[in-house]
Amino acid sequence: MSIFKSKNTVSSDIFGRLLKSDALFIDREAMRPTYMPGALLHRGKEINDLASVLVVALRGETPSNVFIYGKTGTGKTAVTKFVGKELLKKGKETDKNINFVYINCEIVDTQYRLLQNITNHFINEWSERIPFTGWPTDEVYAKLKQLVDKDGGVTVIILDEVDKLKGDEALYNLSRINNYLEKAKISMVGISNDLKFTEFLDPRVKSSLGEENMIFPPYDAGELQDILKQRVDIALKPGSIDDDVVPLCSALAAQEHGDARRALDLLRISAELAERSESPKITKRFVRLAQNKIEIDRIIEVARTLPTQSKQILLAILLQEKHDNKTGGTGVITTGEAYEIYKGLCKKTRTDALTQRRVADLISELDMLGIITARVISKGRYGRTREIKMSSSSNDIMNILKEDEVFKELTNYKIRGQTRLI
DNA sequence: CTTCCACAGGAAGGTCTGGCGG
DNA sequence: CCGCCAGACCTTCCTGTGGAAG
Repeated sequence: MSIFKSKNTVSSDIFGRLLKSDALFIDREAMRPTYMPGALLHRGKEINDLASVLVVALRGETPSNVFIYGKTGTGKTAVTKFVGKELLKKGKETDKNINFVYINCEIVDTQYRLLQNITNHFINEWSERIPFTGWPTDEVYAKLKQLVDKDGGVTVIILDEVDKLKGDEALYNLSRINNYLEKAKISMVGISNDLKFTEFLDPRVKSSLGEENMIFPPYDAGELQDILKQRVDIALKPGSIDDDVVPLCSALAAQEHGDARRALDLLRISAELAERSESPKITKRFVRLAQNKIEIDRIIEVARTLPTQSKQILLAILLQEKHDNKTGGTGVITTGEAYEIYKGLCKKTRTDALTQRRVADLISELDMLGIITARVISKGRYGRTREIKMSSSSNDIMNILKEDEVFKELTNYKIRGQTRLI
């Protein structure tokens, strides 16, 4: 008790103050990507197409299997979940036995776990559920058949991110399950953002999964605007956003690939940044900041997961930049220079140095990831090389690199005779 | 104009890991 | 369990090249 009693009451009502600053939001959840709005805008055709395939379920027949393809943020998951919800609702109204199973194959990625998940959908008693491991796969399969048939209804299984599923055995078995069922019917909806995915499938699975194919086109800037406006009305208090913010977010996301998730992220982070700086309004300035923040977060994440050798090369480039900042240098470095510094680092950390050829390839990789910019230039008589510089946020990346075990004992390093502290 | 630097970047082959069918 | 093969990761060796210097 006593430890919570502070001697000098520094600040009495910190949360009160922070709460009061919540002047922008009404319903924060509406800006999250998982939020399901009441109406899905600009996907009327897609909803209709999918519904017209699945509608036969309401007549007790087996719907065709569907394969849905579309880039990220084109509403694939939202549309399928929405149609599924409506299907269940109609099923209840008309007293038809319909099951709707949604599975994300990125999380449930093996045949066993897939079967386990689907089967458990038909088991209400917790104690009777299929365990995570232990049963032979075909026993789970048999149990599924038995339960589904007992249930006797039409089951629609959604396999989101179906390309993440390891092996196509699971798909093959599932696609054949109808042959072994007495009364019940099963159909599948596969969702993927990888169009090439089906090329690698067993042709039998391919033809059965792709009885119907649907392609979700990206949203254009205007459509994204409508989607954002819809969320803004729910999420934000009136007058807390400038008129040009939504068009800007939409335009930026449309430039990418018409990714609605991206547009929403941009808007949400803009709002959060505005809130944090206690601004009464979300303005274009915050969108720019949000865009920057998203990019930096991405780069930091990439840097963190880089292989050690790439980190070491990155560190070499960073050290040169830091050195240049002190001495007023250009901050750019050639492949050869970077390689020399890198070799020195390798000696210090007692790791084997790669060849320059390999390092050059890794540098192009870092360039493609957007961590550095490297362009080929010719210095005439003095050769042809790549000019490398950090693209941004060197300090953040430096901090990430410091976390790595390999650099722990590396506290200083000499660059051209000068000791550089890391 | 030619020369020539300091690499770029292609080709081919080696090594190692991990999955897969028998 | 073993052999096989694909693919990631590297090395070695190589030819090609933009443009300042001569």
